[in-house]
Amino acid sequence: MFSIGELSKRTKVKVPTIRYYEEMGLLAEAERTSGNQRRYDKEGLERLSFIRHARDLGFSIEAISSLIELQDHPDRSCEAATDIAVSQLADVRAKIKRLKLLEKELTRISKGCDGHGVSEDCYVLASLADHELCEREH
Amino acid sequence: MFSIGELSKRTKVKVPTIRYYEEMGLLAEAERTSGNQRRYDKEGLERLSFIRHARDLGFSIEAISSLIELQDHPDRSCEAATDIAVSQLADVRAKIKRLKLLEKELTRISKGCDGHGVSEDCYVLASLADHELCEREH
DNA sequence: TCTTGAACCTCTAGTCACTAGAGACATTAC
DNA sequence: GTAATGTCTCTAGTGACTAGAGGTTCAAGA
Repeated sequence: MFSIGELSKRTKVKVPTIRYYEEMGLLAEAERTSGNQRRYDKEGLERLSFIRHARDLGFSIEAISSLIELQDHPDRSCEAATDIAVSQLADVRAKIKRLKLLEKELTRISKGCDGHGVSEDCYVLASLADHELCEREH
Repeated sequence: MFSIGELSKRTKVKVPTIRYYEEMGLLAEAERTSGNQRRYDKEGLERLSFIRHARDLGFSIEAISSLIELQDHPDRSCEAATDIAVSQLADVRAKIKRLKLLEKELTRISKGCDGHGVSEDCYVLASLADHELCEREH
């Protein structure tokens, strides 16, 4: 049994974040010492590692909730789990697509001005003021 | 002179968002009718278009504030403007990089399970539980 | 056993860039 | 004149935390 600070060190999840996850129902309410401090065991560690890994991969708290539901019922179909992963993947791909468009536009805009002039003539400012100067939609 | 609703239509920025920008100091306080409703002119329209375009490109409210500062002082050096654009670009590139790593990992994870089994054997859940199963850092 | 200092507790509020809703007032079209 | 639509301010909610206040508990050393 170890404290929340120890759990934090082992998982690299900050202490207030652990408490937050508990409040959100991702972590079961921890056992307490007589002095009301939380104590964790291996199971708590594993569950928090799961949560952290999923968060690192960009899954929302809500999605993780569903995944944990499934984890707790080993007999259920895992269709929902793959659905969640696939939709997260689609999400990531959509974000990449959009960011690539932004990257192109920002590259173009940044190159348009060397920063040595005055703001009246600045291509960066002109580009922002006038969407027509953009080469494509973003 | 036109109303906030009209401005909203022309710029595709929602009415509460316009009010929010005013509160944040991005838009000057609008003139009012005798009945206290906001009225805008061409200048207001142009400034809001600028803001919207910059937001679309992912600039923060704070960054836009600085850009507007510069716009209002045409004689100043535009170095700060290019700095902001370049740093925004770096930000976008960093995000793309990270998302690409996530994409790879999620693709691998998603492919590992067809969704037809039970959750106990699900590779998606196993992958999330054990970072060691990942091929690279993300 | 006592003391000290670090770690822990709960609670509230702040972050960012909005969005939603309530309840009241203004404008516009007919 | 009336009815419908638009606008006003204000408060609270979103997601996923983070920061801080003010108080309590724990573990280690004297």
